[in-house]
Amino acid sequence: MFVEHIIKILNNSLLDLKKEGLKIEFEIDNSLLEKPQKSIHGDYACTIAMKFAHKLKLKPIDFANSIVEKIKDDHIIDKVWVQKPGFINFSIKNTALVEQVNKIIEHDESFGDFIRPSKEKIQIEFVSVNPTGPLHVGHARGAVIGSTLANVLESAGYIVEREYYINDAGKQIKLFNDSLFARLLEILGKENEFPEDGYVGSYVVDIVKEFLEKNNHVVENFDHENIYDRLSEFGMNYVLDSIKEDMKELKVNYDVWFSENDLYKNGDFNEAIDLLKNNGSLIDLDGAVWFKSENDDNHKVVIRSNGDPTYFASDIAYHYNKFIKRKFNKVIDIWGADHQGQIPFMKSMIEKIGIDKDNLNLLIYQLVTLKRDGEIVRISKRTGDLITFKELIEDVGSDVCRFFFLSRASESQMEFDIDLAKKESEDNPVYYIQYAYARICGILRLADEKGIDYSNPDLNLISENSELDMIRKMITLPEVILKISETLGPHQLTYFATEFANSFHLFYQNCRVISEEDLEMSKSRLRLVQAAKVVLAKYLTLMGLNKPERM
RNA sequence: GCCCCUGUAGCUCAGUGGAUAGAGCAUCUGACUUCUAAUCAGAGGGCCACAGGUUCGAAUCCUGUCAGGGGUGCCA
Repeated sequence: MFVEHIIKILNNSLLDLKKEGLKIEFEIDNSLLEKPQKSIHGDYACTIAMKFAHKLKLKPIDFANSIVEKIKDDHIIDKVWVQKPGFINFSIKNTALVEQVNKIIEHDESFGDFIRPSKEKIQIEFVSVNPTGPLHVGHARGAVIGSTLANVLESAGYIVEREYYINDAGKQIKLFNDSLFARLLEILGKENEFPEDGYVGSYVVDIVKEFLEKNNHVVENFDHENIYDRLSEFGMNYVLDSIKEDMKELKVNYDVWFSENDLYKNGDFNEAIDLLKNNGSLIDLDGAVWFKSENDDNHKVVIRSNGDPTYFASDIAYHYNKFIKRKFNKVIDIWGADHQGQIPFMKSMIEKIGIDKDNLNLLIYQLVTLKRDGEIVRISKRTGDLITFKELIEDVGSDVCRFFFLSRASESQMEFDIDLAKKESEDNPVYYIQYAYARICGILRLADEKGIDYSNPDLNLISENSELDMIRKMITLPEVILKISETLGPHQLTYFATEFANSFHLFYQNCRVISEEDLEMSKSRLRLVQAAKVVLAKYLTLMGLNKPERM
């Protein structure tokens, strides 16, 4: 890649200056090389002169000039020049750019992928909603961020495992089961008491009705305990199936569905608690067991005075399992902002089980507020007032939905206006990108019909600005993947993909690809279009979007 | 009270120390006898919430203020 090449050239230059007596104790790396916003500033720019000139008691511009003087002619660099405060600007030779077209096509689907010898294992856990009801639109955000980030990390060379944590233990699920049972008794005309704060959504009744349909005989041999357990199991599976179905619709795949209950069955819970007990991280207070805070009295309950473990207790066992048992090098948990208060406890707990806290990344996304008929809708699963995931996907489609959630940074709060989303789904920017893809397919289809062989054309015929600019955009894909894998900000994909689509549409406007008059040029441009298809396909795949061949 | 996130064009949002702050939508002007006009070109539109500070250089980092959202120990 050009970046590495330029860094090498610059470091060689520094080495020469060092030999001449300059006291240089630094090297140039990625962070000192940037892409200028304006093309008049070249393809790459180095800022080292401005950052380090003062250490050598030189003016930035003089230091920059002395670096540039040492740079020799090169097969990739077209021009090097120094500008204003001390930027060192580089432009790439057209011949070098054009060569990239073949490389992209050779890599095909793997273009942009990195190979990491370290084989780091990353687990990414997202959504993980209580299986007590259908997913709503807010959950779609976490699903889209998580699944896309997983795709990018995989491309960046990590071994990635996508996981859904099923909270099938604890208070909420008990409450849900109680709600189910109360509804069952109600339907059967038996005496019942609906639990306080129970789940009143109509889907609860639907589940019970379906349970009754499939288990006609329960009425005859009514055995309280037995029926309660069977109904609970039925309810859980019912909800889980609907979650799985929703995820499939939104193109979200999981490798593992992990049950919270297993942590208690397989001994992880006891092991983790023992570990913390033994190293003095837990204290007894008021009959409960607490995770000790080191700085203040802000301790956190792990085991309630009635003996029940809290959700945090499960989280301790769960992360013990992730790091110690399953040996993930890094773990990314994607949480809604309503859980953000847990971060300090999680970080501190990770250290206590003997893991570097930087290996746990808690990615928080701000909550989605819903708007319908111009009014903010409060979403609550318990009261049943919700707009479901399913409803949303049926209305606007998975592509629009994914793109919408993906195009905002996770730390920005968003207002989801249902009416607006439905109305504007037709001129959603996602179609801009897909349309470019469809156009590419159209061109290649025509070339095939005409029987044109463009497998080995003269790429040096490519010389128009819109052609070369498109290549420049193509080769940024690996940089984009690397950047996102570092910043964990998958929203960047939408912007770079749009920018690339724009460069294609511009090219399309300016350059006729298939023309009877100039067959050689046609072949070169077809090859270019083929490379564009590879890049666009990669963007669409990473984002989990469809690749329509016609629109 | 304390902690976290946010405040950038009329609207929705990018821009995690670089050059004249960008995109989509909306508004206005121009381009279809075409490999798909779901496109392209151009115009207008900004005290980057406010006030200080850090440095060659700040929308970006630090401090304070204001505004919106979230959290705040036996819920998850």
